[in-house]
Amino acid sequence: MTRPAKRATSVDVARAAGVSQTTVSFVLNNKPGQTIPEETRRRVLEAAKRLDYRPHASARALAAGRSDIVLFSMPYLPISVSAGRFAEEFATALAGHGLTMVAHLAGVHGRSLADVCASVDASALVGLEEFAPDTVSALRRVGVAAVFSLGGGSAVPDRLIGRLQAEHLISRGHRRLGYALPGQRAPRRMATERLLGMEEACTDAGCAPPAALTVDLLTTDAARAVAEWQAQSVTAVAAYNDETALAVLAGARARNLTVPGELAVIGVDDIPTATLAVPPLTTIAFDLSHAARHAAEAVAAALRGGEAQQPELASRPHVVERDSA
Amino acid sequence: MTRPAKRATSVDVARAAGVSQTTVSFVLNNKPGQTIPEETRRRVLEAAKRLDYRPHASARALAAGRSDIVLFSMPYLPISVSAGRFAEEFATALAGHGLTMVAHLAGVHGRSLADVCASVDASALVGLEEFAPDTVSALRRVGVAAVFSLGGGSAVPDRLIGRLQAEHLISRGHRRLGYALPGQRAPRRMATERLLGMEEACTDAGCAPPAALTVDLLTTDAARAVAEWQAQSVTAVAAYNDETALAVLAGARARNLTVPGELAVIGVDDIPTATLAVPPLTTIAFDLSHAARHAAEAVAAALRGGEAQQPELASRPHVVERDSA
DNA sequence: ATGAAAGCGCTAACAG
DNA sequence: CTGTTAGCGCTTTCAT
Repeated sequence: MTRPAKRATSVDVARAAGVSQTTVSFVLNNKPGQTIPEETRRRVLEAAKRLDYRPHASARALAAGRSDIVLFSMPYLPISVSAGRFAEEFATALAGHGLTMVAHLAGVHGRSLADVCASVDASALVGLEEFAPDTVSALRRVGVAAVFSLGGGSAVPDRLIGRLQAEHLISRGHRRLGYALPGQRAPRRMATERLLGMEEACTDAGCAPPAALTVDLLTTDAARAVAEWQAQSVTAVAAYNDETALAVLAGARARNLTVPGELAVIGVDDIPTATLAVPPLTTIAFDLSHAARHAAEAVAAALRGGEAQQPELASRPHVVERDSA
Repeated sequence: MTRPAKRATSVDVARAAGVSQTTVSFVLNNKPGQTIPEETRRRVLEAAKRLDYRPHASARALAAGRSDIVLFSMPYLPISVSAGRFAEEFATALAGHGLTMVAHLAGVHGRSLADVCASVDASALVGLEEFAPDTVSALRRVGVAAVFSLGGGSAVPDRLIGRLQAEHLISRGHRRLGYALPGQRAPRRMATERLLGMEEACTDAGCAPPAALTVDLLTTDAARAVAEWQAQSVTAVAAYNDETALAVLAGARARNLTVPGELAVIGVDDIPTATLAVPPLTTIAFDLSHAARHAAEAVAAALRGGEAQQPELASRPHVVERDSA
């Protein structure tokens, strides 16, 4: 089943094109500061294509001193629809920068993040949560040049999102708000950031701070939370994301509350199923793929030694009004 | 932020231990057929630890001719709870064999599977679906030594699972069965395999073949499917997995059918939320982590050149009776 | 504008 | 039992 079949090397290409290996390297990598005549470049490219040449990643990484691999630290599964989409879009955006994203799953035992980075010779690590200081130093020791934790608001304007949710609810006349935090396993950082934005908005409007409760993606758990909110006379709740909001909706129905009459609900993400809920879910939409491109840009910049690019304003998140709030 | 900090190399270890680089390589890789005195081995190990030595993956791969990286081709997100757990357990099991699993997400554009494999210098690729023939040859060309598609029944006894579902339903007196296939984006192979098992059981019992319908994870879509089943006088349905079964449950409720009275439902996987459904979901349980270890073992064997090990009988899947069927 | 040559860090014959 | 010696395939000065 295993037919080695000798891969073509850059020497082969050089020979086929009648140039030196150096030249091949120059044209294939588009080395700046080199003056390669069009004719030569064409010959090399043509030979490479003809031989179906693929540079050997390990050899390249060894010689260059760093790979083009970015390891994405995936949160515990299952993840939200938009976290998944973010990862996909992020990988796509990185590919545009010549970088290859590959994921490591939290929930894998017997291999630390540093182990994995070392094994794949990653030059960057990106995660949704903050990494522990000693994890970071371990990473540096294995040669990871850049470590990014998104979710502090660097990729998505979390603070603003929370604020928008609160403002929408308050504009609808609600004064006593609730906040639905995601279940235990979910990334906490973005959630607390959004909650913070909500708290700010409440303060600004002179409302009491929101009653934050963790709600798992189970009708039973959501019903419990809804009951607690009722006890605190909460009339509207903002959820960390649409999945959680959907759970709240289900919890409200289980407790026979009308939505938005007795309890208004607003989510975040505008996932496809939000429109299909009963009632359709009011939510906050924002350009996820833009956030992903933004993050990819930052990683690429860090890797090429340059500093982060300018903020490049994200399309502002906005409320998508439907019937739940 | 980027502090290179010169990593220790095997030469450093050799020097520190007062031996040659070769010896270091031998003891660190536990090279068979070598007789290293305990004392020397100890010195090397100690020096390595003291210097916090980590072999450079790229260098190792370049010299050895192959890496210890296994790329897992993740299905389109979101995936089922158990597909996720499988991936995690699989990675864990591979780690036990000294292999590092890393995932590539379907849904990433601008990078083919072969591209990614080449970029990370993977020596094996594992997926849940069959790979297209030309994909496989492209993979071979970039040096991937082993390509595995689980989901044909090689990791999980899908056929048997379908059969068990049908037999359970039939034993409950049902003669007209329905089958709920997963939504479009889900891996199809395992589903068709399970459906096949179910068909066999129906034939054996002299029942009509099951009415298979695709149902998305939406109450509305499930309600539609339930209506179709009703029209065909189906009294019991087996679902591809618990998530789908849960959707069917919701669909039945939406159509005001009692479960299991008017419609019996059985899932597969025994995910945590199965017990929390109303009524609690009857399902098929099996040892997922065993399946993962089994698959890991096969990959490790293929990579070390040996052939697959003996079947190593999996713990038989079995019905977990609850109230939905 | 192009090539020669020196490694990157590690493995693996092959000697001794 | 251990060290010497070649590379693995590519990048990158430094000459030419």
